[in-house]
Amino acid sequence: MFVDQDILITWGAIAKKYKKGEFIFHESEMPQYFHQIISGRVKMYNTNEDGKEFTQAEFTAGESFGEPPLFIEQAYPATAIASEDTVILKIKKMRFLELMDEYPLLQKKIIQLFAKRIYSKAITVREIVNSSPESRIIAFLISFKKKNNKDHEEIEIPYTRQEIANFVGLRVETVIRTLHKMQEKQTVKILHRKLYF
Amino acid sequence: MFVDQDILITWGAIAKKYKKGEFIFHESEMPQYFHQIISGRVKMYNTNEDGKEFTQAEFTAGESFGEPPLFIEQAYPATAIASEDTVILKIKKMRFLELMDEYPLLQKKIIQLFAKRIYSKAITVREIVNSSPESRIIAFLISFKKKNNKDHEEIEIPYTRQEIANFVGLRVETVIRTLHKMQEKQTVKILHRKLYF
DNA sequence: TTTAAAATGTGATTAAAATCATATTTTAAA
DNA sequence: TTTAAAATATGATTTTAATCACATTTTAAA
Repeated sequence: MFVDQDILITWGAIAKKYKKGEFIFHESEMPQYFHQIISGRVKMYNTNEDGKEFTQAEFTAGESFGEPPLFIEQAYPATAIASEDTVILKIKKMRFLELMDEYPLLQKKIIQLFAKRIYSKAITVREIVNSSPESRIIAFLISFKKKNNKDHEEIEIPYTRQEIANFVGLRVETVIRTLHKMQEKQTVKILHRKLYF
Repeated sequence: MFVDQDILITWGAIAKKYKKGEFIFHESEMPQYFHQIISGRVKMYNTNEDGKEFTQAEFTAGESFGEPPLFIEQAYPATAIASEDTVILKIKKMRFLELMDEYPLLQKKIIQLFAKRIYSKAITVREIVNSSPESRIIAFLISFKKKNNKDHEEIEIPYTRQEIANFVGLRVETVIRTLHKMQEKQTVKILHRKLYF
């Protein structure tokens, strides 16, 4: 968890429910709030002219999202949507910035949070620009396991082929075909269409 | 400038000269120092198996680089090289972290710095994943002008076709051909092979 | 100043992923 | 429980940037 929920509430945050599929904010919009997830799941993504989607990141309970534009007077570079029914603590931008000023520990925390984000984005671009579909998928699977502290065990990947495609910037068909090849090479397991890695 | 040079020196930083083409650090290496450029230019990049290069970012006088891994005990995700003769102030990681603790204003500054980085990386991935060569090149040119506060005037772009290709993840030939098309459409100007936008 | 290396340019060919079309299976909603 | 929508699957075709090969021009180094 980034900010303690009680502190957020004391400072004026309110919880808001979002139904699955509801938007939290849109690309190009100026940020008004700091958001932290109580429960559920949020996806930040972009869509291009042809409707192709790219998933920038996904956030779950305890995580905050969409903070960078709060600090630099910028519009959101992507849209946030509830991937499932989600409850979010929201606090006004100014109140949040005041809160940050009050708690030096929070500043340290957000520096680390941002450092991780920059790091992971750097890895993502590197893989997308320089690698084959297979490497891109593997890099995604590895980072997903790492994020969930399941580094060293085989887990079921809770994403559809389409979702994976959106994360790595490929088309569904390409992901399906690549996963089949990877299964043959034993890089991944597929049982009853479910993916294990 | 990120950190005042006198402060850095007071805290034990030393200036080091790098010849053009000299490495400052390598991908996968654990960070030992905080780096800030006094003069010159530094490129951070990745190379894939086939030798194709991707430029993650470029930094000039007054800018620091390679800071995120200092905060998260991670190896560098890319290699840093001097693009020209460069002088860099270096200070030991621990001393830098102590310095950060001492100056709350520095913490605020690095939060903003990181916020900008995240923002710009998000834009970069979005463009690379979702756009045509032309859009990728335009996005790069726009962000270059913005970084140099030349938003609203036409400037000479100080990069070779190859360098642009490395920034946007395309091949030189593709960049050359795309720039020609863009010239016909008057999106860019090319005079004596120099590019204006 | 010469000369080698780097950068630009261009045509031809190839490769790889996107696209299109359509079938089947699974999942979730009415 | 039925039914519609979403997800998976697969073959055929197309598109587009990469690759290859090589010529010319510019730049920088000896």
